[in-house]
Amino acid sequence: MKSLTIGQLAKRAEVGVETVRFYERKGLLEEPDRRASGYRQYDEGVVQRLQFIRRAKELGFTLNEIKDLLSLRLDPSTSCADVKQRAENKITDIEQKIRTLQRMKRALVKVTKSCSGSGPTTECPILEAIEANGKK
Amino acid sequence: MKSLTIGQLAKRAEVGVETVRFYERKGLLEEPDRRASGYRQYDEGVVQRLQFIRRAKELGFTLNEIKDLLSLRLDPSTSCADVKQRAENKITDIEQKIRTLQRMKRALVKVTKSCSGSGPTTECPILEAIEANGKK
DNA sequence: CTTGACTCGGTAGTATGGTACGGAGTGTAG
DNA sequence: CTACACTCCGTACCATACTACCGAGTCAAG
Repeated sequence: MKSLTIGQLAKRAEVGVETVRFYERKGLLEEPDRRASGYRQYDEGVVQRLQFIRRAKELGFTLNEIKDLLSLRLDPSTSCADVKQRAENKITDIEQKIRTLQRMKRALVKVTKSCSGSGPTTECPILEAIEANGKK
Repeated sequence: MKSLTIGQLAKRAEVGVETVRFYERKGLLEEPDRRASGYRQYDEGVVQRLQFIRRAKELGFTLNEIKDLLSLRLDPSTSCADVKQRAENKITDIEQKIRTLQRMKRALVKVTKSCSGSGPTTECPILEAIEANGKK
């Protein structure tokens, strides 16, 4: 047994059938062979490819970036350095996002500490801080 | 001069005209009075409201959450504690996001360090790590 | 041979936060 | 009075990653 239906593939890779077809439309999976009936038939390797996609997503890559990674993998004119560069860029992206979130958190903690938690919203120091804040 | 057109409002609040109408549709701005011609007319207070929205966005609140904050502000039956609770929940959300990003970053740094940056993609340790990784 | 599960393709909807477009009417400066 | 900028409304579109739905065809077990 070497050939999987889309449902079997989806189950093995722990994704939805619709997701497989979606990835195909997006170019992350190449168009598979078809039976006479038009049913897609996949070989086992596609399970690995779907797992690659899932792990790359866990690392923070978008589907478009993953598409690039997948084509880099096949293109003999690109080197490992290209892949490394993409990974480093992604680290930079992530660091930027972390910094933004930390800034938000600090600001929120600051406004929250000003609030005793009692009294009406008309005198809420948090809301007042949001209104008055940011005069840079 | 107490009444602003949508364009004047947008300029003062440093947002686009379309954004003002979008916020109105979303319920973040109440429907303003109209001239006989149908033109919206705003008073100065709406500039503050738009700035409130902008600052709350900077703190990480979504438009729906901001809509809630804005209505809390007017509802005398809610207390400052409700607002504080929302701010604390948002801090928790943000901390969670930061942790997720830090996990991604650690994993990326790890795979990146395994790569010397030379050689073809067919032997790239980063790609191999993504393929093989995550066998939990 | 029937029945039920699976698959087909295309389209539409979800959430998020807007931006763009187009034809018609309006407001105002020169 | 004529330009030209501004505004109206509705709808469609951008990116992101899916999910749902449809009628029709197919596959496999019993």
